[in-house]
Amino acid sequence: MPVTIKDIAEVAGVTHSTVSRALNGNPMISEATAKRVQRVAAEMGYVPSAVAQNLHARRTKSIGMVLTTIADPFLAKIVEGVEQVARDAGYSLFLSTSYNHPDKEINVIETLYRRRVDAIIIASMWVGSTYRAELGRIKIPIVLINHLLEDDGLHSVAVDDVQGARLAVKHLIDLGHRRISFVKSLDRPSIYVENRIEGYRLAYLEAALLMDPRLILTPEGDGDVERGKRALELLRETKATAAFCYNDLTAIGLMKACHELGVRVPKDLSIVGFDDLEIAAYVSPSLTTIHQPRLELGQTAMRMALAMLEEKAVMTDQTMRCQLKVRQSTAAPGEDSIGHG
Amino acid sequence: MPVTIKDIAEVAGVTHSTVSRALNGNPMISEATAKRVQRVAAEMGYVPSAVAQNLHARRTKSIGMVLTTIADPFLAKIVEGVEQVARDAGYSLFLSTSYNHPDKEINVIETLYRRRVDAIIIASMWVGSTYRAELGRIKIPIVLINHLLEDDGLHSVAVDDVQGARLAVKHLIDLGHRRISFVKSLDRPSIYVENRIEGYRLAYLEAALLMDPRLILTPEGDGDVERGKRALELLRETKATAAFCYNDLTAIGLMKACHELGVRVPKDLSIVGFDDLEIAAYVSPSLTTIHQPRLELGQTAMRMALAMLEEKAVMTDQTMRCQLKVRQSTAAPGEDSIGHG
DNA sequence: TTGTACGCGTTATCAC
DNA sequence: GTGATAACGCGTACAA
Repeated sequence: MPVTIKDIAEVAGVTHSTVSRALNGNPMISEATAKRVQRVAAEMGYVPSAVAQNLHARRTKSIGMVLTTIADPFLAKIVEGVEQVARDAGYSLFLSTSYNHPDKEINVIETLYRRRVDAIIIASMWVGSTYRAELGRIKIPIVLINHLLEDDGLHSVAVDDVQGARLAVKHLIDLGHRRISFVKSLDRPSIYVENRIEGYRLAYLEAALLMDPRLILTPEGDGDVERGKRALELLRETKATAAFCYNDLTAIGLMKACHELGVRVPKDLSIVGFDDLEIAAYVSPSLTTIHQPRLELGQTAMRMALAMLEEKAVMTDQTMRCQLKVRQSTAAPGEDSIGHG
Repeated sequence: MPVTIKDIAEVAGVTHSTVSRALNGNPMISEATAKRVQRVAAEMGYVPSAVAQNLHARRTKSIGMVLTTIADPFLAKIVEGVEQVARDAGYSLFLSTSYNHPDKEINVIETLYRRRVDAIIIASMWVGSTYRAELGRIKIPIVLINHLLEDDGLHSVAVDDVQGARLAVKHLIDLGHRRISFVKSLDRPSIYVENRIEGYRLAYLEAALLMDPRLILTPEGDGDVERGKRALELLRETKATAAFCYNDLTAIGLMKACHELGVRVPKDLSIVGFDDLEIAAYVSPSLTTIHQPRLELGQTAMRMALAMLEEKAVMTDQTMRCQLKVRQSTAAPGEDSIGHG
């Protein structure tokens, strides 16, 4: 059993309220008893119970975070951002995973609420679509990250997918590519994919180029990397000289298939990813990609939650811009692109 | 303010104790009032306060986990393992990061204890060395993951680094390599590095080969990948035909340098990593490496914590075996290895 | 300056 | 069956 202020009171020969005061630096107390109580407390190895304090204060100084899985490098960086500003503000982080299962997700959220976290940050893609009504019961601040559903009164911070995709495709067009394939990767709400296709479309439009719907590829397979690999055979039929992949993992899968089948990157095929995971810089050739400010995404979400907790001006939904990272996987189309082979 | 059982009691026209009974399926209550109370509770959107329940029960059904950073793919998988069995047992996870800072780390642990988590799992490398004494004050189960200090009465689950390293070097020797370099990467307690060198030594010993200390390289640089890159210049002078790297990130850095400088892997140089991160399978060529059962590491640690909580037989420290994953980055030494150039 | 008493939201042990 | 009442550990208004 942990030591309580009552235990200390007994030893120090005072009441528990005196102990409480001494330990909380209350000025209305004699220097002598304060010192004595503090010494006794230290000797007994007293550590206050946040549970009791929380009950009294009606807040827990903790934030609940729900994500699909922790082992996703994309989410990990977001969590890091949340954790940083949470810690600085004196909050701890309760982590829960939903494994992309809507039932589990609402379940997880309820558990967090039951634990009386002060706010909830959700970085799980399917939220809202299935159980928006249930969220109404939760009477604490909720912030959604990269949650692209229609406005539903929930606060959110997201990245501008359309702008990011446009940047990627513009880069390829500027390099001289005219047949640029978009490699989808499903397993996620279609709105995400659609936004990037929209960016793709806009870039084509700006360049006054005609978009060929046959360039939109949808490889089948298990997981982003696998689908990226499968994309290569589809690509061969399109005469594309460049591929813009849904995300870095898809791009890396595609690069791997290229390596195995002797397709040279970027000489035969330029490849662009999306996300800018750490790995993107490490593969060979390093991957040109769209940088998502993941750390900032997490930080901003947490700051938003803090603002709501402090009843500050209700920030409107934030959307952050992406950035193009040019590396080695893109170049001007060569004479011997697979599109010409 | 969340709805309390008192609020429900008022509406239902009973006392709060009756509400408690109705909601907890206590049989000593009339069918009628039970139903009525439950209906009222549901209508009012009641969610019990775990804080109050915890105070009464003197346990929180939560586990504290401390790690250096969440954005480390190695740790992420461990966290996933912990989270899985924690959730199945009805526990939530409190996550804290220490950024490898001893002061912060003891601080973080105290915070967790203050929150009265039922047990603490530590996957941070420097623990214990600096503040073992302080840990004595914490009177709850503590499990250390991959913490390789001398026995200090703390429970731990770790991977057998010596065996893993031996496996890696044996593989290279079996392929015909005779000059195998070990690429260190510092930034971590030397015991980790030493264990792998010990495995390296054992493999040489078994093969009745003489070990050349000049083959042990210590590249300088910031981060594993960077050090791996820097290792190539050092390697050139050693006439090594293969490199066993401290971990996958170091190996990937080395591979990247090879790619940039035209050293062919595995034709000119065989490379083996350690960890088996997801990326290892995705780089080109895919990386031969030592698999650490990271998910199981986390699961086992959590099971150990559960066992201690249930006062079951105090499991002794567990050490888990590594496994060799042969991929494309290793092959028999070629005539044109850089060691012969 | 210190002690007494009460509340935070639940569960549990008494009576009635 | 149901209602008081105490207890969990802490903070605090009020009384002394």
